[in-house]
Amino acid sequence: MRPTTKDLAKAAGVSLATVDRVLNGRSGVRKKTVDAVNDAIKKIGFERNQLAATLARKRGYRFGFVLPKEGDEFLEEILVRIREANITWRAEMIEVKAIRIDEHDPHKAALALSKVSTKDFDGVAVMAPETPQIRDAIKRMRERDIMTIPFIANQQDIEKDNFVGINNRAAGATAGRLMGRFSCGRTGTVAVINDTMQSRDSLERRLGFDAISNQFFSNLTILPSLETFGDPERTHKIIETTLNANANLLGVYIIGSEARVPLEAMERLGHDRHLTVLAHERTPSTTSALKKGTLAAIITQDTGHLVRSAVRILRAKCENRSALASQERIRIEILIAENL
Amino acid sequence: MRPTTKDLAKAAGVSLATVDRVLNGRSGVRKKTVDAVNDAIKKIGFERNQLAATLARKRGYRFGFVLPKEGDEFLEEILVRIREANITWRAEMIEVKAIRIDEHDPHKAALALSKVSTKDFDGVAVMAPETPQIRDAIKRMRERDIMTIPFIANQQDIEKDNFVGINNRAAGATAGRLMGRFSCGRTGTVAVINDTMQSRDSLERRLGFDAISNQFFSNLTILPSLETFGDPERTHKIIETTLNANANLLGVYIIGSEARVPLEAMERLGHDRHLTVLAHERTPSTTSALKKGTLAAIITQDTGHLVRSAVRILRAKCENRSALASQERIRIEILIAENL
DNA sequence: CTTGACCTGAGGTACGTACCTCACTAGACA
DNA sequence: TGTCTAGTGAGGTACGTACCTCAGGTCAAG
Repeated sequence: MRPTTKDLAKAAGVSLATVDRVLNGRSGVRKKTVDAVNDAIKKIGFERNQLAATLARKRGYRFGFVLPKEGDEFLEEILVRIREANITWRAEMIEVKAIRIDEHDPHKAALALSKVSTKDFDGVAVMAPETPQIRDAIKRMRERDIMTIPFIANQQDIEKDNFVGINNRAAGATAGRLMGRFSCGRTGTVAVINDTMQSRDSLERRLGFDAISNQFFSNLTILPSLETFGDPERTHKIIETTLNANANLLGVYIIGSEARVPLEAMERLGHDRHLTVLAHERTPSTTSALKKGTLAAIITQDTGHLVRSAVRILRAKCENRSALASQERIRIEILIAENL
Repeated sequence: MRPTTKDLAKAAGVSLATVDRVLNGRSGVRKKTVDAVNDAIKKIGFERNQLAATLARKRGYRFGFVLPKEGDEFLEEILVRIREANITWRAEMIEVKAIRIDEHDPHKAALALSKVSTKDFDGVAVMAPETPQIRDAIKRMRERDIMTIPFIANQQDIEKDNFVGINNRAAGATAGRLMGRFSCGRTGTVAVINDTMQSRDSLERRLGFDAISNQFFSNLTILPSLETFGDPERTHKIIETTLNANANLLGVYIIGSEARVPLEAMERLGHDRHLTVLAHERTPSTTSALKKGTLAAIITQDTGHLVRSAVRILRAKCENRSALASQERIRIEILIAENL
């Protein structure tokens, strides 16, 4: 049988009350006694029964997902997974909620984060650009004892091991390799399209893409990144211009996570050019483009896994445990029509 | 607040004891009363608190993984994940264990399965070839009230929706598409290597591979499958023969899940032929071959996900719930050096 | 020596469910 | 009329932990 708090009390030579004080970090215990209890924990291999603990606490955990206010299909995917997570963990008394922030207005965003209170949330996963205001807001949330982890978008200064998301340099490199192999040694240019190159994630993908191209595929010339700023009209225009200006265009790499608009433009303007088009994230648009053949491949991460992983890590942090690393590594997936 | 059994008793106009009898399927309750309780469950939206339930039961669940006695790296991967699963779910009182069977001796295997008792296991995930003896043994386990699901290797007749594993036809098709794209339109032959073509999974992969090749890549001629029967010497010999007999060999598709020996042979005998080699399952051998460039890509399934999914489904079945389908779909993953 | 701050123990209740015993009732049957 | 039985209710204990109160103890400062 697994040792209980009672066994622990006996082993440490203290009362149940003291065990409780130590386990839950309450004050009023001499350092010496704390050590004695901790030694006993190791000695008898005590492990808190989380079932009983959460039952006794009369409430489970509430976690928030800080997400941008604006978004298209990829964001919707995440919202769906958050709804699913509520079903998955209802029996374990875990509730999950989205918190939307205006990512283009760092002040408003920071303000929204400052309103997140211990009363409402035990922890939050933050998907937000890396600005000083956000960084500060995160720091202050932690001071309020709210567990905080970066989500999908990395925040440089935060402990790296808790980041839930992919290595974007590797994701870009993966795209680079696929572009190279699919171009079959032909000589030509490749266009790179993105919402904005301001974000760290985009930069890293571009870096990874360029590194592989330069090293292995000298037949390809990668053009400077084109920024759409999320504007459909502008997107069409720059794609049209690029197609006209590059007769020897072989491929297009859509860096951002919202590929719908660029893909629509590609289907309208470039369907007769037999281009190798690569995009990120599995969404209705990318999926259908893959089936139609507009897209050669999708580089994606599993949104369900992302959300569940964040929840597991937040819970582990709340319970002062460490999560199982191998379960939480988010994989960079390659999708083609056959393995959709 | 969530309704409890007490609320349910009040709503149904019965006592707690009766509610307990109905919820846990005990005898001695009139049909009319059972219906009344079930109606009340729906009406007030009662949902059993699993935390409290497992705590009160004084024991969690014990699940078994029926695996072949013999195996190489892929099997070892699964064993590692089973060990990890024990860590993941220790707090929820779930124990997982491997049960090894001799898959080449259907009688012994069936005998081993017949020894699995309700005392030791609440449910098992079975990875075994589809023979009449095994099918029978599984049927009898179910009669003994042990939850049983097919694992990795599908069993045709068992309810399909509980199968934990990938669609092998799609996996073969994925390999076919990659082989086609990587061959860049060159004309030549492709060899297919496998332990044995006896298993349904191998056949399905081959079918998927052929379908894509025939439809889209008429430049490729797919050779008949070569069977190694797990014998290293034989493997070397048939690979050597194939290499010598096919001057225009473009690629090799290793169908089986244990690719170590064929890969070693390829590295020894075919490293100067610039072949496109594809294999299944992420293992130390395939990973290192991918890094070295011997392999063009790996088509794999996440073993951790497989094991966890099986556990979640078994638990759901024990608790008379349905698992969340979207979480349990095992993905066919493509690995190249960049997204390892 | 007294005071007060700090530490510790004893004992309780509660969480929501499982599982047990016992008593009671209504109706069937002899 | 009495006996039997299936169905039901009342009440309890237990699981392992959290959280509460209160009583008593130690020890240093005054």
